[in-house]
Amino acid sequence: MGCGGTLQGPLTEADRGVVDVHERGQRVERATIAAVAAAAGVGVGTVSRVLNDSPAVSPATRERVRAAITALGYRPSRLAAGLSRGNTRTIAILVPFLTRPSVVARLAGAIAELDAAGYDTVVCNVENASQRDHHLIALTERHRADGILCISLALPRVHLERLDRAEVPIVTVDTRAPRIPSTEIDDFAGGVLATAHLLHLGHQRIGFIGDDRGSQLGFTSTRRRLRGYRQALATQGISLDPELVRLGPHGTEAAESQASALLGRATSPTAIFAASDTQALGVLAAAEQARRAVPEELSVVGYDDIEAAAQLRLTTVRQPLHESGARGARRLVNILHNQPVRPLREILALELVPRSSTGPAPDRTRSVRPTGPSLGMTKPPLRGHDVDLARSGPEHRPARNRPALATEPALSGAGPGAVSRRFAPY
Amino acid sequence: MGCGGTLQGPLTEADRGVVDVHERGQRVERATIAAVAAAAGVGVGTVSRVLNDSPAVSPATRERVRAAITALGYRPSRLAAGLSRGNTRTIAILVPFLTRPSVVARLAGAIAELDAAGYDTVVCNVENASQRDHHLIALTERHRADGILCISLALPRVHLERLDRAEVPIVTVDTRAPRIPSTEIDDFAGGVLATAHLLHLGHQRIGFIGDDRGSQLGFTSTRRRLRGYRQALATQGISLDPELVRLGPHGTEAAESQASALLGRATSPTAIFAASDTQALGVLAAAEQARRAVPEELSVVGYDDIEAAAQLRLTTVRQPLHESGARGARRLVNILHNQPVRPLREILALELVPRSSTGPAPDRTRSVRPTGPSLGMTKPPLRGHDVDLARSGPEHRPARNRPALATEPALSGAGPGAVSRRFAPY
DNA sequence: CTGAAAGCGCTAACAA
DNA sequence: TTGTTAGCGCTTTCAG
Repeated sequence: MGCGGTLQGPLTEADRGVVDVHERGQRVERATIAAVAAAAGVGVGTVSRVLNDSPAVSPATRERVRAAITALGYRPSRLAAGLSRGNTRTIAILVPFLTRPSVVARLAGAIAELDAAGYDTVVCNVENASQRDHHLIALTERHRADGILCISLALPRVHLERLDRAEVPIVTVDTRAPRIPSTEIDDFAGGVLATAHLLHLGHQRIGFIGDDRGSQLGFTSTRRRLRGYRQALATQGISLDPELVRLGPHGTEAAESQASALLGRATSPTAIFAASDTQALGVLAAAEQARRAVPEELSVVGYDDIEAAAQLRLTTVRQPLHESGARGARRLVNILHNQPVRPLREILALELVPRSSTGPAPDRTRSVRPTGPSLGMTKPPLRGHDVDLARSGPEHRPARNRPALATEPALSGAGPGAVSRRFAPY
Repeated sequence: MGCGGTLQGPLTEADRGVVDVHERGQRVERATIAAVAAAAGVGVGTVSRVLNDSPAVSPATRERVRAAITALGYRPSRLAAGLSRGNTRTIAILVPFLTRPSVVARLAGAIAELDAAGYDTVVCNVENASQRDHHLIALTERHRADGILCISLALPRVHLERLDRAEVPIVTVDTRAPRIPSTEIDDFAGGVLATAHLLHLGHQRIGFIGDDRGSQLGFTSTRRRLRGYRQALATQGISLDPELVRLGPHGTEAAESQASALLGRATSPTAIFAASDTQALGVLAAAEQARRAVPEELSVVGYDDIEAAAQLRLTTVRQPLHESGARGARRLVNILHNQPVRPLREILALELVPRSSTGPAPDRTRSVRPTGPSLGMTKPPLRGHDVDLARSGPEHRPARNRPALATEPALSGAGPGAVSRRFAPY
């Protein structure tokens, strides 16, 4: 109002400090910084200073500007500010399989950290290689984000080169690439930790179930955990039986069938180390199906310590999921602030969380299972279920009502997978 | 190179078509559209057309421009384009408790849809009222996103007014607000569905466990499900026993203690309807702890059909989580494209998924539990566990090794909650 | 402490 | 089909 009196030529809308916008079909006008400046009787520079909390504004002026802002319902444009500033204050997070518990946990950690640092977070979900390529290309071909946080996703050389060429700062979490800062988990140590736990309990035949490396997105953590497993066995002078190692697709169901195969062997393992809790759940299901008491007849160790692990009292290797995301995000922010990130690779610690799914190896000299805390047990059996078995003896085990399984009514919407998902707390 | 020959005055960097940027501490120059135009010997308009796939460019020119783009490693600025265009092509998603399985499922659906529509998605996680306010204020005070998708979060009047004033398009999913388009789930019908299922099985005393409405973020779905539960009971002429309804904080553990309280009562329910699968897990845990066989002695119905539900063979009300997010996102996109969104409220259908956690009500005229598919069972008991119990009779149930619970060794990292989380598949 | 003015890099309208 | 030009709304010198 009343501004622009000295301008020549016809007043454009911009001169009036408003801009037309089409939204929801109605024509609305949005105030600009110029309108605020005019309304407050100051220059745009001053308004900008107020907006950015610059101390170099007198309280009186600041107040006047603030009043004008509310009066006009002015909303500064992030885009314009960014363009002027030269950055977006946005970072992109690349996650594989967003819905996996371990992934969301890291994501949540990263978002929290970035939010605190004043960054917007755009989430790119990747479920296959072509989605990965799509996002990586989009992120490098156009300038959308100030940096990228890549979670649990292997970065093929081509993309590394793209990233390099585009000079987009990137940090990885739970995965690594040459010359790229990363926040990692010592999966090798985790593999050792889990396996050593089982060895301590006297297990000699220990199975391993993990992700297939052939998976499109090539997760590498399984490999490292497997290496730790091998190492631990070697330390005890146990030679690795390749038959005991089963790699397949991720997921509870796949792990279940892997485990079933393992348990069906003549010399089946007395313990299984699953490379993730999700897969450990499948192992428990298989044990249930094979009527192996856990931990009396089969010990199970998982990895991650997702919520379900605690609920199912699964012994597992806990990794700091939320924290890993947060740390990775922090490193990226530091890079953007030109602060040093050292060391290049930050390795987070792991912790074994012993719960009730692991116990001493069954005493193979007797055919009767232990009924109490003998054999130096560190964790007595807790289950009513177990008690029943102990009382009634081994001959109790053969499934008397197996036929019921076959005659299970078709469950609406449960599909063919239903029958194989047989473990439950009841 | 070689451009600007007709310009007057000293060449600025902009004239040269490059801009300085400070990244990772090194000084880099980024090509601009002007540089590309010069290199290709065309005008910026043409480059812009190529960038936006305008058909009005001759193949030859297009090729020359493309070549220049790669040669210069040019990356168009999303910010500048957006500023010029007048929109951000970004939408913000507000989610409560990002890590909850039902929430991520919706989020994933929304992100997929938005990605397909060419929108970036910034995720705002909300864990308490002040975070909610923080994000809602930030989203309205500055122009950051073209629209907001609000998932499962109640919008207080103040915020609705802000939103209105700022004229930010918003769509809600799994929650509703006056005059705001929403994609909803018919939770009332879901409540009826679950309860009717139990009534059909002959249950008369049916407990209800759900979120406390007093929760800071005021989720409303529990209330609606509860209303459905009441309605179903009323239809059967069963008067509601308020003692059977327990509302508390969300989460497996809280639900477990609620359920324990229910099961500890003299006249305890024969079935429990939990307002979410997460809470149903707690009910199962409580049943395990109370040594009630599921479903013989206690039937349990959940809600959502998250992955764990299938794994634990939990009977539940399935809602289209992923789809709800996608549909909500689509509606928002339609609004932004000035397409009509009708009806204002879109209601998605539910489906009961019967699994093994529900069965016929125990026959109260006898003290012996059914041992087979009698009483018109639709789902015979499947558990070896159950078989054991059936064979050994009721006197078998008193926990013989309860003391073991008390003497459970302190588990590293398991904390005080460990003892109460006692259900497991083994 | 404040104002003026020069960009930031792109899109779109207009003219050719 | 193509080039030119006028903004988009803000930040940031640089004077004063």
